[in-house]
Amino acid sequence: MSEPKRIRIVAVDDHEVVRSGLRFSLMAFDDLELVGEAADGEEALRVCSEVQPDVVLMDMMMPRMGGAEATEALLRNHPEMKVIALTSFEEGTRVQEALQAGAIGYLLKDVGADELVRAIRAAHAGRATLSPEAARALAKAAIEPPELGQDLTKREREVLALLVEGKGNSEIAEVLNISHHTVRFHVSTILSKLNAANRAEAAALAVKHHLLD
Amino acid sequence: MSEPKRIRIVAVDDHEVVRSGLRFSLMAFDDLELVGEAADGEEALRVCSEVQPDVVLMDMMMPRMGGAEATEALLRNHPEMKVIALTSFEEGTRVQEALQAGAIGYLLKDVGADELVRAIRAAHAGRATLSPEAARALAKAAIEPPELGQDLTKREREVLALLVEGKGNSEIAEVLNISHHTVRFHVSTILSKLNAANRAEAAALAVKHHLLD
DNA sequence: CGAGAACCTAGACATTCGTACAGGTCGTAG
DNA sequence: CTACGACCTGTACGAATGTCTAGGTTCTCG
Repeated sequence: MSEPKRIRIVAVDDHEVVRSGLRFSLMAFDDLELVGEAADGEEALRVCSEVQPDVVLMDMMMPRMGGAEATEALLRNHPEMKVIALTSFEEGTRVQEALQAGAIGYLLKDVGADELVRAIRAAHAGRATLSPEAARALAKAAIEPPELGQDLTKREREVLALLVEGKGNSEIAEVLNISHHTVRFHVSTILSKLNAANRAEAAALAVKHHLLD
Repeated sequence: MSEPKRIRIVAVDDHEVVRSGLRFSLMAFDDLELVGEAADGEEALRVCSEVQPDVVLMDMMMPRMGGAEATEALLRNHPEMKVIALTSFEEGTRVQEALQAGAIGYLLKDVGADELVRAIRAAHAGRATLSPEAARALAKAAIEPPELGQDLTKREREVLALLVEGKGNSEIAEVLNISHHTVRFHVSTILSKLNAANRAEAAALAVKHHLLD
């Protein structure tokens, strides 16, 4: 054993090509050691439990279990691990999701190896790293929008989802096992919360702003 | 000079991490040589003109100039080059776009190095390679495709656009300077063409399928 | 020229929507 | 405990919606 403290890293990404890139990029640095890889969130949990890394590089867009969910689950069991979100796009919502899940860093995949390594060392030391794009997106998200539709209740979302599918009030009532009067009440509330003139606009807004899933 | 004919490759991707992955993955094969990299479509055109590669690995989702557009432009000037589309997701439309642009292969980024190399050699020999997912998506697209909403007339699209904004029939009538009876007629036609139960679903479908600009 | 497509208009009808008002239960945070 | 928010039910009423039928114009293409 040469150095007493190499930073142990796990790379999580569903794309083999990306994992290769990380693998070889990190190889050039003596103080870093890639000790595991995973292709989705579930696998990440298994691998991390086993190899106990210091830092986890986590892709956000993955099948099965998404990056945010995986990060949250991982940190619940291993609060000492540092997660850096690595992603392709700089949507404001994604950034917030990741940080809220407990990621200490957020980088775009177009970072160079050196910058990535800096972020890894920083994370290991407990310092956060945000890519400029992510920081900008975060700032923008913090300023402008009460983010349309964030104040919808769970029930209202259910109603909205059915509404988007073209269901009428009575159909919605049937599916949810409630009175059609109640449905109308919910729809009315939804319209005012979304500032929509009618259900057509509400449906359009729901899709446009990804209010469902 | 060892072998007379190494396959000359250019990698195009906006993510540095991915390019590293490709760079190191290809390094292990004697008959392959990575002779250039580019981070977007425009750069790809420049680089390829300069280094004259045999095969181009082209990401489809890039800023400035998308992969499909770049592929088309590239092949117009260099019809002898073989382009393999490399992408993150298997949307049917993307696959069609890529192939229509002239790509000879379509792979997901989760392919392993060996599979990638097989595809490169195949492309160089003029043989196509489709990932199973891509092939499936293509087949599905070929079967289903009346491509929802393609048969809408110009007027119907105008009506639909206003409908999405939450306008009522009379409002739409006013904007378009036609009778509200006519609007209702158009809406009725739209609903049947989109197979929607009501204007709410029609609005949702319009947004979901990008039926408007 | 004739056929067809796209577009427009209109009346009648049942249905659905959206709102306003007036209450009720339930669980939880103060 | 009390207040509050989310959720539920109901009545009543005017307005909007969707379908039907039955025409009309304008333009293009064979």
